[in-house]
Amino acid sequence: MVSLALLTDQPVTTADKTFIQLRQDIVEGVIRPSSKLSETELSTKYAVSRAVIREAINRLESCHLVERKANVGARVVALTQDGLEELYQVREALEGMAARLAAVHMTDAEISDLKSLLSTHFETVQSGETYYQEAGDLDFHYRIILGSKNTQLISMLVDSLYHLIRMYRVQLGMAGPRVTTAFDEHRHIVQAISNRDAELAEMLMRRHILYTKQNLQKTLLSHINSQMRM
Amino acid sequence: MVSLALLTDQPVTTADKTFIQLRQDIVEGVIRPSSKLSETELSTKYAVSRAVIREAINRLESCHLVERKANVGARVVALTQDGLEELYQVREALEGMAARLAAVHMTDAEISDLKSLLSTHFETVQSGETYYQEAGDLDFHYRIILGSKNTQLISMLVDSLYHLIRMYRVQLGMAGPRVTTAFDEHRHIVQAISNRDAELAEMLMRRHILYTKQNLQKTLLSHINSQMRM
DNA sequence: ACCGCCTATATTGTCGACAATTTACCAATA
DNA sequence: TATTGGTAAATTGTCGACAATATAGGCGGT
Repeated sequence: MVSLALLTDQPVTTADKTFIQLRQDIVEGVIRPSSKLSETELSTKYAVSRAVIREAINRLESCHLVERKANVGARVVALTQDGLEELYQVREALEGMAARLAAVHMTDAEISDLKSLLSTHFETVQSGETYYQEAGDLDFHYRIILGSKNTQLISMLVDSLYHLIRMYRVQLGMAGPRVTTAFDEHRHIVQAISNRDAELAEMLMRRHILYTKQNLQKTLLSHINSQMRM
Repeated sequence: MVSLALLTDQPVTTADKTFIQLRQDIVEGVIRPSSKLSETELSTKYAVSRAVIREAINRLESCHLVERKANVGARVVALTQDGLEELYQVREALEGMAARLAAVHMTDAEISDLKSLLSTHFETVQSGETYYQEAGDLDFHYRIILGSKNTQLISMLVDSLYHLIRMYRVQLGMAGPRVTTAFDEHRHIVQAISNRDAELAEMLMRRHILYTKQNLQKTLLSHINSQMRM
């Protein structure tokens, strides 16, 4: 199976590595939401100069993972219901569009690959591993996004939106009962793309993401409630 | 009339100013498309340190105005037909969505302001000033974008997409005969928003942007042709 | 006791110098 | 002549130090 390394061209400079490391730590919650990012502290912790930390933080700001104020500093974004709602509204529109374009622009070979990826997932699901959700689901969505062949769209989804999406998913501990039903949704989307039915592909993708949003919203709600009790 | 200063919170650091200056020079073509950005050269030209130039270039990369390669440097993006097509496909989807959300979320006061802005434009058009296109049109679109009340969407359109859109428009010397018909389109969009007809608002906005794209594509084509002859 | 001001501290912003990498040029050889 | 190898120049990447700004704490006044 082709890994995600196709997308993230490997880092060359130390600023690249630091950025990727920081990004991972934020997405996985090692660096907590809403916490402050001290440049000096991070530079000692990651054993690099403040200049590379600054560049890394700048890039984190581009993915909407941190917010910055001049002469004050940067904070990790908070995970809120409003934020989730806004994020998924945009995701639905953009990824729906990606599915529509993919139905037109993906090559037969790419569609064939997508189908075999789906079979792999099917076996994974049957064997009962929840591993599916994290890597497998992303791989599926990435292929359709890339299949749109629109670089602006790809950049927006992959560079600006998806890291934040992953942050919500990872920190809310997504595993849950949605796995099998999500698999069926994926299957129908691939079928629509294979039939070159652009309109249907968009509609199914939008609905799929809508379901995902509702699932996340419920989880976030109970997440916040459990925090309130403590 | 409220100016665009509402959006672009004024710069505080020299990096802010340098970024805005560079951005303007790129959008207006003072720095040519596809030209290389030498850090040392720019630092002497704008009389600032290389560090602030680097930060400015990083931000320019975030707006998709320059492309960067590690250990090589940054180049201003090229203006191509494919790029225009991709850009406007995304713009149509996002700004259509903005119009739909604006029909739901704009306050009556904001809609009232929008209507009065439209009357101002009407007078401007009647007096025969082509000034309308550049500032006035942007103001109109910005208000609807902000009216969506979705910060992710606003950020994507304002920070990531619009500078590139302006670059195409400015450098293709948009003035043209589309002014009056565009005004009518604006009027209908406002009417739909005022009626809280979200579906119609989206449809009209998408069509409006589609027309704009076709207009730009024609201009770009003749633009490229005239360059070929030289 | 509370409010405002002022100083001290910590943090971010900016700078110039050095290191690492790429690019251009030139020479040597097949 | 084309190609390959190496060296030199130029450019980007990284660093530590200094300047400017914001924050926190204490002091004095009311």
